[in-house]
Order: sequence, then C-alpha cells, then structure tokens
Amino acid sequence: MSFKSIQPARRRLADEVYDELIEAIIRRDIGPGDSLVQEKLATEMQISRTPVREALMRLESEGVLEVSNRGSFRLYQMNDEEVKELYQSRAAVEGQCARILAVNHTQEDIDTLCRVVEKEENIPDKTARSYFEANRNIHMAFVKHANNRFLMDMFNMIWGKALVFPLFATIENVKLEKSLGDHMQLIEVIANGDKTEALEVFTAHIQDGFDLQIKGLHAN
Amino acid sequence: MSFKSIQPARRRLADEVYDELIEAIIRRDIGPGDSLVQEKLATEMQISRTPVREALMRLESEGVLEVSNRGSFRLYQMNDEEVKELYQSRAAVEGQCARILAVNHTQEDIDTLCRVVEKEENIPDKTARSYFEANRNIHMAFVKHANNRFLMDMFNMIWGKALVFPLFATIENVKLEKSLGDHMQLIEVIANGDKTEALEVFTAHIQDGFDLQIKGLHAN
DNA sequence: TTTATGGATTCTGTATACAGTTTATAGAAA
DNA sequence: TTTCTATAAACTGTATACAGAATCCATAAA
Repeated sequence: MSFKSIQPARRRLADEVYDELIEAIIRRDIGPGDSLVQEKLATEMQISRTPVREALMRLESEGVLEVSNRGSFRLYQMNDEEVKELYQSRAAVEGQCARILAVNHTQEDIDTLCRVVEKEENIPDKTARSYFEANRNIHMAFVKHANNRFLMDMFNMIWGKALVFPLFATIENVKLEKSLGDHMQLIEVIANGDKTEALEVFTAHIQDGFDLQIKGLHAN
Repeated sequence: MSFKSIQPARRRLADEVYDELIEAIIRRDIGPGDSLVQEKLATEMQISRTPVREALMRLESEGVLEVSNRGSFRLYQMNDEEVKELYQSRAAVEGQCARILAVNHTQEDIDTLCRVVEKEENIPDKTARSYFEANRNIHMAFVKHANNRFLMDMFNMIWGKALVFPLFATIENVKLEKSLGDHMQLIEVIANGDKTEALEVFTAHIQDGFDLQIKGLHAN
C-alpha cells in the first residue's frame, strides 16, 4: 500500500520567491512604479536570477505584474472600470458557490460557517489590512464549503489580483464594520435553500463591497 | 504623442513552446501517461531547456499538467467529480455573462451574436474537434460581449483545462448536432432582458452539455 | 524465491555565462 | 537651444554547466 505524498509537489525556490513577492506587495514594500529588476531581487535574496525570473513570470501570467521598461516588471495598476469588472467576476464565482450551497448543504456546514464568521468578525485591530483578511477568510469559507476546486482557484486568482490596487490605503477612511457585519445574512439565505435568492443576496453583498471600494478610492 | 505598442509584451520562446504543447495535446500527440521530459522536448524543438521548463511550469500552474516521476510532468487526468466541478465553474462564468448581457446589450450585440451562431453552427466536418471548436467559439462570443477581462480570463482557463481530458474521443458517439442547435435560444433570453431568467437558461444549457459529456465518457 | 543494498542512471533545480535589445547619455550638427 | 546620432549602460532571454534528488537495476543476503 502507498500513501499519497503530503506535499503534492516538490517545493521549488521559485515558490518561495513568489510568496515573498506577494508579501512584499501587501506590506507595500513594492509600490506602483517600482521596477522589479531580476538581478537586484536575486542578490537581495542571495539566490540566482533563475527562480526569481520564474516567480516574476508567474505573477505576470496571473495579472499581478506587467511588463515595463526593458522588459522588466512592475505592478499592474487597475482603473475604475477594471475594479468594477473584478467585482463582477467575484459575483460570478461566489454567486455560484451560493447556489451550490443553497441546494446542497448540511447543518454542519451552516454551523461551521457561523463559527468562522463569529471568529473573523472579531478583528484584533481596526487596520485596513485586518479588515481585508477577515473579509477574505469569511468569503473563502463559503467557497471552500462549495467543494469545487475550480471555483476555489478562481477565488484565489481574484483575491490575488485584489492586492494589486491600493486597497489598504484607500479604504482606510470608510466604515469597515458596517460591511463586516453583513455576513450572517449570507448564511441565512443559504440555510433557506432557495438558490436563486441566494445568488441575488450574495451579488448584492459584493456590490456593496464594490461601492465601499470606489468611495475609498475617490476619497483621496 | 505615442501609441501603445500593438504587441503588448515581447514574445518569448517560452510562449511558443506553450502554444506548441497545447497544440500537441489537442492533436493527441501527447497522451495521458506520457512523461514530458525537458531535455527531450528541448532537443526536439532545437532549443535549450530553459524556455521549455518555463512553459511546462506555466501549464502546471494552470492545472493542465501535474508533477510525475522524478519531478517531470504529465497530463492531469480529471475524474467524473472534477468534470462536474468544471462544468459548475463554466456555469458561474457564463451565467454571470448572461446576467450582464441581459441588462446591458445593444441591438448590435444581438445581431453580432446571431451571425456568430449561424456561422459556427455550419461545421465543415462532423468530427468531435470541429464540434468542440464551434461550440467554444459560440460561447466565447457571449463572454467577449460581456466586456469583462476577468471573466474572459476565467473562460480561457476553463476551456484550456477542458482539452486535457479525453474530450474528443469520448464524445464522438453522441449526438452533437442537438446541443449545437440550442444556441439561438440563449440569444433570445438575453434580448428578453430578464437577468435571472438568462442565468437559469445558460446554466441549464451548460448542464445539458455536461450530461452529453458524461454519456460520452461512459460510452466506452 | 524474496528482500535488502549500493551504485549507475536519469532528470530536475539552480547558478552562471553570454548574446541581444532597449534605454540613457553625451557630443555633434542644425 | 534643439535635434539627431553614436556609444555606453542596463537588463533581459537563452544556453549551458553542474550538483543533487529520485528511480532503477544488478547483485548479495536471507
């Protein structure tokens, strides 16, 4: 008999670099306009250019980076129209998850989701980053319970891109608690079992998030 | 004044390899079980391992390939459950496009879509590949008209994965014309303007496609 | 005959070298 | 001063070299 290996694939240096770059973007160590030069990053991390290059190309294919000067990379900057499109695609993924969950859920699913929401809504500090992560964790819980690998992948793609545009800084001046308090109603509509209603409620909730986002973007 | 360059990014050798590999998968030159060895592919294409490696890693991150022996790659094989999940994610993306189009379309959109459907439903030969491409082109037209970069990206991701599992061979023994004839009704429901109805009709259509797929998979 | 064990083989991951391309710079021409 | 041009600098893209990990195979031990 044989077990499947726990680590599905060998961990490559490129994966470390990938994670590190994303962390740096969230920390705002990498800002818009910064040119990401392979050689520089490589010497900073004390490795060769090869894995750095691989990580950069992956981030490009995911839409986080774009080609700039001399073929090197910089952060991709979204405009308002693209932010709208991003939220529409969120509604596509999470709305479908709501439909699936409405039709197909156990009492245990509901209980788990309740616990997640209760835990996450208790954010430690009122920074935009805490809000962002609590919100993401809650929404991720819904997607996870829908049990669909591809919807999960898409969710991660979308929330990966989200960190690109100046989310943290811009949203700081907006009432965050309001939006965070709305999540229980999402669980209720799922428990209710009407898939069409579930989709509409999720879509409306995401639309609210979009409105907040835009308000934040235009506040400065 | 300055124009944006037409080719958005420099074309890299890795991109060529990527395209070539996908073509090889569609042609069934690369089959399930085949081990894709970097050195072998590189010498065949008369280039070095570097760009080959980059293309393989990209296909892995997209879920087309998975790691096999000694860390090299092979085709990822979906099981029935995953095929179901794939179709659910199609419904998420294309259902949302239908909602967008129902609310927001011009007469010109409708006319263009009609032309596309008429043109594509006239497939030259009755091979599974022709059917696959006609069907994809029709559905792609809807997504394009929804004017959303991210939904378009997701559509491509999904249909990229679709070529992985034995779609062509398995579906050959199923009535293809039936499904291909249903597309006009999709345009009608959009023209009708009810977004909820539009989503339901699209979802049902995709569900039909799934049923055909499963029938084909189990016919041999 | 089956089960270990050591070593050859195969193939990847990472580093490095080098060529080619794009941008910046400085000096000449207008 | 402005505009062009040639040269240098900055980086990338691709090839190659090499170390190390996983697998296979042959041989020896049980």
